[in-house]
Amino acid sequence: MDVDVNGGSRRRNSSRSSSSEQSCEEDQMDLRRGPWTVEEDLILINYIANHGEGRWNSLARCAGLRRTGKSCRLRWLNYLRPDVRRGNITLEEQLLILELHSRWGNRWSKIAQHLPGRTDNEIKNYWRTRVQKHAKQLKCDVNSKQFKDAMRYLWMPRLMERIQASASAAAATAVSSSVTSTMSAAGNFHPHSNNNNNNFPNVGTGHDVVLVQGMTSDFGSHHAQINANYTPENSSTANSCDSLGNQVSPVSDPTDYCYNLPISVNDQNYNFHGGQIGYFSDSLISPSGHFNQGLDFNQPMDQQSNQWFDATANGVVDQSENLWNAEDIWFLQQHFSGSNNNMEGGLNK
DNA sequence: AAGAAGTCCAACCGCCAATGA
DNA sequence: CTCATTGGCGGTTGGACTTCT
Repeated sequence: MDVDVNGGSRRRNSSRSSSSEQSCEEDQMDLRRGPWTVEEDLILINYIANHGEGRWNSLARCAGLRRTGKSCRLRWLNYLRPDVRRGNITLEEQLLILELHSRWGNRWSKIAQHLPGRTDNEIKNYWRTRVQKHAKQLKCDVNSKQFKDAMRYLWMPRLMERIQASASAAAATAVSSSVTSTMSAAGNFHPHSNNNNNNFPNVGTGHDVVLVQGMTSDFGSHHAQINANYTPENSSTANSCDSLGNQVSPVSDPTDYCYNLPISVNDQNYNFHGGQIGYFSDSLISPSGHFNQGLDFNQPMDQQSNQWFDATANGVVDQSENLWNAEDIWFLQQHFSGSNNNMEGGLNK
């Protein structure tokens, strides 16, 4: 019964059955589970194209699908919907996920609302596989303050750096190839455009979206992208953290930290307060790759460095996925082993 | 080459709030 | 008000796939 045509039983039969599904199962004794077939997909797509998304249980019945309404809904929302974005999570999206998760926690659907085309399931999977993996690398809990600090002061700045780097490269390419259709002569690119080079989706005109507004010339130009003049004193109160002197909005959330990336949520601007970049500049700028192995903070630093260098030398480092280099680990070790385990406190000296 | 271990993600589960009869 | 139904959400899992040994 629980066998799908793609081969193999995928899901166990559950002993549980909600009242709603029970009645449904009574109507349809042989409800299918497991992976959807192409035929089922087509049936669902065609039915919704002709009738719209009605009540899912009746939709499933009327369409002749031997699936629960829930299953149909999930399949449609997470996979078949035409505006579902597929492919890797971009750097901008990663940054956004980290930021929004720091605000809202595991509110996946809420976070997904700000990543057009991405589903809550996809974001949840991203978090569980990638982010938790990195927490594991650092041997700390993903919800711990240590890891959150690491995200704030290492990961997110690093993402920023890479976004800027790729934007610079894109701008250079654009200039060199005289491509100006979606980029201005100044080398800007436009996150609001469908044709933008950063692969960020068009977020449309809805009022409840996040616009990565800062990703204009700041990233693609010679300007300092991240405010190196950060001080704890100016971080929480200053209205502007823009090295260009652009006016940016006050920070409403004390957990924010200011990069040169103002972002708006619900039409409310806020900024990444990332200052501290000067403090991190060495580790952020230096290594061309980062280790890809779990490291023990109690392990001597030279051994960790060796691990990193070995990994780099062997060419096994996936730079797109690795966050912590040897210097990061050293830094984290200093702070994690400190009396207050508070990275920010250490930084504020 | 092959088995083990790790990673990714589609799909399901269980709970709960909203809705309507 | 009560109850059944539905939809939505976060958590979990199994299997395919990839990487490692």
